[in-house]
Amino acid sequence: MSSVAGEGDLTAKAIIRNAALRLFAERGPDAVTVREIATAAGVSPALVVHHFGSKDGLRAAVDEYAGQAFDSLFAMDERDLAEAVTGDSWMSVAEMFAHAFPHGSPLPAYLRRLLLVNDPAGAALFGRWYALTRRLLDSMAEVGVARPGADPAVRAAFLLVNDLALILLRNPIAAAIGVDPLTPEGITRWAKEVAAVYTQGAFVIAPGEEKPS
Amino acid sequence: MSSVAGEGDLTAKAIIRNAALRLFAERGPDAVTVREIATAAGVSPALVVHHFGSKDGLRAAVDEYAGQAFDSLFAMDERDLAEAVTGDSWMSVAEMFAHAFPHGSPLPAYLRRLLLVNDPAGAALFGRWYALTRRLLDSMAEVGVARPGADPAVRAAFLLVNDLALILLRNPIAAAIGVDPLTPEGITRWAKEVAAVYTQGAFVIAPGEEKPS
DNA sequence: ACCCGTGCTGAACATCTGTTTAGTCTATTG
DNA sequence: CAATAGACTAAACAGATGTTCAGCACGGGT
Repeated sequence: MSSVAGEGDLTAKAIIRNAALRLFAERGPDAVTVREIATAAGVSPALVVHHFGSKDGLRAAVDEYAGQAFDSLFAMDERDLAEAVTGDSWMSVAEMFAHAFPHGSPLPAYLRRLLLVNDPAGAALFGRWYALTRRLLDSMAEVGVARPGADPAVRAAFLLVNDLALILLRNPIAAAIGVDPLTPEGITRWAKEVAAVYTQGAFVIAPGEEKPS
Repeated sequence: MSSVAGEGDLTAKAIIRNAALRLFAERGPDAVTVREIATAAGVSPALVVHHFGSKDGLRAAVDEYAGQAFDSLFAMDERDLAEAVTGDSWMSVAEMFAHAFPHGSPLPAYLRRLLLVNDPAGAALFGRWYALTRRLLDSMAEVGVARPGADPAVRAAFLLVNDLALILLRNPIAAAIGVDPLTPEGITRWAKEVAAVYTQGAFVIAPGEEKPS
C-alpha cells in the first residue's frame, strides 16, 4: 500500500505531478526535496527524475499544469463576459475560484505562490486578468451599470487586487472572521459585503467636503 | 573595502542583520545561504553564526527587528486614531508604508514574505491590524463618517485586505498601471481612486434590483 | 609583562541535495 | 520462446549547505 490513497488508476507520472503540486503550493518548490515528493507519491526518488528529467523539469511541468487550470477558469470567465455585463452582478475571481476548485485543492495556494514570488508566469497571469478586468469594466460602464471613474486604469487594478487579496490572505482572513472565505458559506458572506461597499460605498463625506490637498 | 558601503559605523552584527533582512525579503530565508549573507555583509560565514548562534537564530533576530519596525508603524497609527476618526479621510496601511519607509526599503517585501508563508508572526501582525481596523471603523461609524454595514467583521476584513493587497501585489500592479504604487506619486493616484470608490461606490443598481438569490 | 575575553577568520566536517549509474522486473512484439 | 523497451529501484556520487574547530589579532585589567 503506497502512501497515496484515492489516486485511482492515475499513471505514476500524474501521481508524482499531483504530489509535487500540493507540496509546492504549501511550502514552495525550493523548500521541497525530490525525496519528499517521491515519498509522498509512493515511488523512488530516481523515478521522478526519470519522468521529468530533473527537479526543474518537474517544476515546469507543474507550472504548466496549474497554468492550464487557471486558463480554463479564465476562458470560462471570457465566455460569460457578455452575460456578466448585462447580468445581475460582479462575479469575482475569488468567487470563481471557490466555485471551480473543490475544497482542499492546492491550486489557490499555488496561485498565491505564483503571484507573490516574482515569477514571470504569475506576472503574465496577472496581466491577462487585468486586461480582462479593464474590458469588463469598460463594457459595464457603457451599459451604465458601472461608474467609469476618473482613472479607469487604477480603478480596474484596484478592483482586481481586492479580489485577489481574498485568495492571497485566505488564512489570516479565516482566522479573523471565523470562517474560511473560500468555502461556499464564506464566499457568500464575503460577496454580500463587497457588493454593499461597491454599490453604496463605505464612507460618507458631507457634500463639498472633498479632500482639499 | 568591504562590499558594503554607507553602513557608517554600524556594528558588524547590525550589518549582518541588515544584509540578511534585505536578502530574506528578496528571495526568502530558505533560498539564501549563510555564505551569501556573509559575503553581502563583507564578513566570514563563521562570524554570522558566531553572533547569532545559527542561521535560524539570525532568522529570528531579523524577524524581531522587522516586527519592531512594523509595530512602531502600528503605534503611530494607534496614536493618530482619534485624529483619523474626526479627520478628513481614511489613512491606509499602504499609505503609511509609502510614507514611513524610504524608497528601496526591504520592509514591504519582508512583510509580503511574512504574510505569504504561514508564519505565526505574520498571523499575529495581521490580527493586530485587523483589531485596529475594526476599532477604527466602529469609531467612524459612531461619528457618522462611515456606514456600519450589515456585517462589520467582514467589512473590516475587506477594507484591511484591500489595503494589504497593494503591498502584496506591488510589482504586478506597477507593471499594469505603469507606476509603482508605493511611491509618493503612485500612492496619491491610487488613494484618490480608492476614496472615490469608497465614498461613491463603483457599481450602480437600479433601485429594487437587488441580487435575488 | 601577563592574561584573558572578544571579534574574527580559514579550513575542515557531517549532512543533505539533485543527479547518475547499473541493474531488475514486466509486458509486448517478433 | 527470445528479445526488446519501458517502468522502476537501490546504491552511489559530486556539490552545496549549515556548523564546528582551532587559532589569530588586539585591547583592557591586574
